[in-house]
Amino acid sequence: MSGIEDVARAAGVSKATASRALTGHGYVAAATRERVTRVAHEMGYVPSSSAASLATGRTRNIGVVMPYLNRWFFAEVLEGIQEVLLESGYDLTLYDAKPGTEGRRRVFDDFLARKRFDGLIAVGLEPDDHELERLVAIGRPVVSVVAIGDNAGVVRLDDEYAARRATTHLIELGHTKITFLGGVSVSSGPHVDRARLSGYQRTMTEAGLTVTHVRSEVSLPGGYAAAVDLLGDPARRPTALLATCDEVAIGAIIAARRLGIPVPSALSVVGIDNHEFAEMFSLTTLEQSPRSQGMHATRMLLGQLEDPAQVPQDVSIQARLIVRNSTAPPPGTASVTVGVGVTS
Amino acid sequence: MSGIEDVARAAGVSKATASRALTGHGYVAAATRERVTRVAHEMGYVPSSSAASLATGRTRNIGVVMPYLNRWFFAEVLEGIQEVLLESGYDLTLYDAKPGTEGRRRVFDDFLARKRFDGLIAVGLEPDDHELERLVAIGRPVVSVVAIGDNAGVVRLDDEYAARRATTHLIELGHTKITFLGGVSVSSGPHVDRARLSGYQRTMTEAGLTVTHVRSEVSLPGGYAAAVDLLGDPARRPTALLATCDEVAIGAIIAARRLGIPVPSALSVVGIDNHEFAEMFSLTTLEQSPRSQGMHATRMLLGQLEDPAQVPQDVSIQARLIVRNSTAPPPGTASVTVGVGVTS
DNA sequence: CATTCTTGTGGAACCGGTTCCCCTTTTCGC
DNA sequence: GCGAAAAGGGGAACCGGTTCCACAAGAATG
Repeated sequence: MSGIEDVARAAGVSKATASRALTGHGYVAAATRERVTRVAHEMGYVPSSSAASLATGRTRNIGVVMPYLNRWFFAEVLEGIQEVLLESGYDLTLYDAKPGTEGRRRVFDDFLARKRFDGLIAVGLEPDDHELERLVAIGRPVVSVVAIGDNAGVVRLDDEYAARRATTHLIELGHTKITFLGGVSVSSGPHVDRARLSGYQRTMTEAGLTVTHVRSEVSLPGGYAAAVDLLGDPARRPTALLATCDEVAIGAIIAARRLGIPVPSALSVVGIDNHEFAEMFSLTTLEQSPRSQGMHATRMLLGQLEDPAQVPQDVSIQARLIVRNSTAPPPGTASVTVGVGVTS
Repeated sequence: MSGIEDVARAAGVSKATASRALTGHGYVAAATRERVTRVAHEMGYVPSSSAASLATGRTRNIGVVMPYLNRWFFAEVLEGIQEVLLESGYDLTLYDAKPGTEGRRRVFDDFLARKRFDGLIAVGLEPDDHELERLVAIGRPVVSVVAIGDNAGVVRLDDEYAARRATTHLIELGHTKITFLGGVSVSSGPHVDRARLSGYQRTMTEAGLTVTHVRSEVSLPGGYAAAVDLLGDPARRPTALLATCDEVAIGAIIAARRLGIPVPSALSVVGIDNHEFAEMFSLTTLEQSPRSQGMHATRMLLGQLEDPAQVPQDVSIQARLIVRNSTAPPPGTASVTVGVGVTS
């Protein structure tokens, strides 16, 4: 493998000049620069990134920490991040930090401490105090998608707003028996689900309606199981479901179909996400576009690396309501004309 | 940040000894080693990976190239890879190479050429000649999950076998009108789908049955759309479907339900994958366990890095048939006792 | 025309580790 | 008890870039 010294010799200049010509820093005569770059190209010269990192202290690499890789939301965010980094010439090092695993501990205690990146993107991490401390101790800029505490710029969906908007949509259609299908209590569990539940509760209370909340694992099969349970009992059955995310909502739709409950005429279902399967199930939902959240966070981080003075700003995204065919007025209502399509 | 020199001074030894004590290479007195490691720990010393890489030529990092991050198969493989790397203390740098994009070109021409890894894992890459050439030019060990050409160890599902096994299962149940639902022709498209189609075709021909093949986009909505089309026409409707993967199969099941065609009594459906949703849809399928494929490939690569003499061996996995409740004898057949559960 | 500023280039130090080579002290075999 | 081998440790070279500094030549300034 040829190094910069070989290139310099072949181009008849010193190592220093060759470096300046290739990096673009400092004074180099135009002719010299041209010659050096041509020779470097001919020799197939590729600079050693370890050497460059050692000398400059910059790695041109971004770390990404996330608890799941195989969930739709996370995979989408990751693709968004990757897309921006690819454009910018940055590498992406991935750290998988599944909650409660030994691997997660090692990620925080060993892997991240190595600082093989210029900045870090944390996605839906929900770190505990110790983890947060480690994150800060790294001393590199951190941006997060979905809340993380402080010390970081945050890009996230306004979950409370999304849930309020979804609930309002159902109330406007005339529903009064609306059940929230989700994973947690308001006081524990992932922040996302708590905020959504809370948005639902507040809107219901404001409208003078009764809050009902059914636990469900946050996944498609989880939504299915919980819905079979709930809908199987006609006494408990609501006329509308608000699911904490689209996967749960779709699980519920599948359950309803199996039980012979027509959607939306007998049961309305709303999700939050606009998952790739949402269209196929005609699911009314709030779009959260994780891909652009990932892109946004990445741009924010890169901006901060360019200019460290740049103060990280929190970005909160207001989801757009996408009305499809899983919501309708409750059964027994005089038919109301409802605009179908996208509204804000 | 304290460097190894600071540690050495604090421990009262030379840089060289400190390095030997910490890396475990060369002779160091037990007492000295203990003292150095203790001091290093107290100082919170973390070696600079760029410096170590520069000196040793090893990065302790593995590159992973894949065309999709958000598909079940790929995400699972990635998790498997990540798990093994985490245990082994290796970092993972991810390169997204979506077919036909400018980004993919840059990955092959620029990013990979930087060699920021000791070895590479290619997942379902289907590289063209130019790309394959670049891969070889890197001069680092490459292992692939799903075929890649040559110059590499390969871990993959025996796709032809899986399709044969699935077809045989349907034939044994008494089906004769079995349609293959998949993406491609035998001569073009991803190798995986071609092999599966070919396994189906051969088995059908050997049994003296007629081959019918319906195109479908390889995704859940794709399978749904193709199945609606096929099943909507009673004249064309088969008694069994073999889908190229579980997502397509599930799409077909959903379509059948919508059309009021009971599964499995009027229509049997078999998939290949054992997708996380398979159980929920009671889908009979062939398990391909992408997670362990990823783990396997990673172990193979790490083994090769430990001992370069170790010849990469191709591993072909024979899928296990998991019989659930989406397959049954065709309608109008005298009921046959069929073992439900897992068989090999 | 003398002085200062800008441009262009080379030499050498430096980033922070690892490892080769050499020297000293122990240990071991006979 | 002596020579050889093993164990332990220090100095310095080295990995391959980047950048500081010194210096020279040409351009701009007064």
